Amino acid sequence: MPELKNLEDTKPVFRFAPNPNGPLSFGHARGIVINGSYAEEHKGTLILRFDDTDTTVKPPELAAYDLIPQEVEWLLGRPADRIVVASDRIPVYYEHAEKMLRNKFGYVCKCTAEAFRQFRESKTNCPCRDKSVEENLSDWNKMLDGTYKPGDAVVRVKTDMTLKNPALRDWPALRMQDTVANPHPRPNIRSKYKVWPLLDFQSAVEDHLQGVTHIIRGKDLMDSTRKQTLLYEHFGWSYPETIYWGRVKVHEWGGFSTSKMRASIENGEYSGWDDPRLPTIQGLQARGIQADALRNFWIELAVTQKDISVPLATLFSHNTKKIDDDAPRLSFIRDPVEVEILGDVPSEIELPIHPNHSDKGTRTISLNPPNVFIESEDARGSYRLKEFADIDEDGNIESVERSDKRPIIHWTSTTTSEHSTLLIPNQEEIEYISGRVESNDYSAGTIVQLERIGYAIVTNEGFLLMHE
RNA sequence: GCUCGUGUGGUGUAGCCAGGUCCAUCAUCGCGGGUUUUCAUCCCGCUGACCCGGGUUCGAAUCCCGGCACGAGCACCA
Repeated sequence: MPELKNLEDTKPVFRFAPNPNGPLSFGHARGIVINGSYAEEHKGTLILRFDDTDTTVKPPELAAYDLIPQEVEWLLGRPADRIVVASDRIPVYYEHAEKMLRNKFGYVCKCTAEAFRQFRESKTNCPCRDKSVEENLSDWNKMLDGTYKPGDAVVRVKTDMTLKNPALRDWPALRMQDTVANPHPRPNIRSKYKVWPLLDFQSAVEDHLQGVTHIIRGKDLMDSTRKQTLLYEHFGWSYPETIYWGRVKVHEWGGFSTSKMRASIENGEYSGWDDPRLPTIQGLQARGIQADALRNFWIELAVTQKDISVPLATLFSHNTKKIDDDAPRLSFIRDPVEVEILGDVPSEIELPIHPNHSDKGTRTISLNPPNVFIESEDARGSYRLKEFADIDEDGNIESVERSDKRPIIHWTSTTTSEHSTLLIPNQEEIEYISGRVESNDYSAGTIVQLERIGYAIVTNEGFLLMHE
């Protein structure tokens, strides 16, 4: 990761600030990993902050308040150092809004959104801009007590209507929301407040109050930095060091959004947030992706402002490195064909659990009766049953030692195997392949390698193929 | 449209701020080979890139100008 600037005097403070409107996704992991790794590297602090100030467009979800900290802990291997919830801090934001009005760098604007858009485009001051402090405070109170309704009035930060960048012109800081129709999900908040800060204001004030020193976030928030810097100037604060990353697309996933996923889950396309096909933290967990691997993946992509598109193979490659040494080998026979082995067949045979780690012990396959299953694809000509014997097309043992270059295939015996199902999470649908798996007592969640197929995770239904 | 940002091999990434040591780093993918009784792991090797055009300079991936391409913001969302 790139070196940070402005690290001189104090321990740095970072923050990861999602909207708790659903479980975390793959993309959120970047914010957690990068901010968390920097915090760890510099013995700094990581704040997890819930920016839950919108009850209408992207309403928060109660369950996420408990789930997200767990997901952060899973990913980092340690919890966030501090959790801040914006909806607990509304009075603090009000204080700052009032200070803004009193010090004349903010005003209550009663123009409609459309009317203000005209002013913004024409670089014209809105008539509300020149109101007295008294008038602004009076209007502010009418916002607070509900005399005004959502849409009637907002608090704006006075910047300059002639600024080159239209996004920065007298930007809105607080607005009203109908929290009776759309109550906040947290039981102690519900309909308590009518006036709510917008992200740029809430985040800016909170960053200052929490002593955040470094903000690392998406470059879509570049204009936010500029807006917030203008606010900091008004307050006489200095803005944190800011670093941006560009947009990341995973080729196989394309564009998933929390709202899109929610809709797809609700209409039954996916089983839930933990569906292994979904790019959620839970989906990745279900798919056997290790926290370490995900961390390494994001650190390797680093923090650049380029918009990139990466293949899943990159993530899988990191994952393979993490799991291979621990993954017991197992035989899974797709579309099994039974073959009776003729000749001098031992009653049982021992196979290593892991070819590179003999200390992991052996597995025993019974060959009494001497019948085995092989994949129908492999059932042509002669072959070698791995770790056992060379067999001719009729099932006769030709040699116990490897005698030629015939293909080596995996197999299992009829006795030491049972029916099982292999689930393959393709993009569109989950493919179910039934077959015979070598008998084992691995519990759900264990990651194994199905020889010649790939890495899979044991589930209650059978095996879920992770990747090759 | 206006504003901001980014352009290094198939995909990511280092180098760019402080020009030469860069016939450009590392990883991944692909291909080939070795180890291995898995098409896994591990090891070795190969192919492959500085968006384009000017300029400054003895010298530019690095600095300047102009194009082009891509992305984001211009929400009473986060």
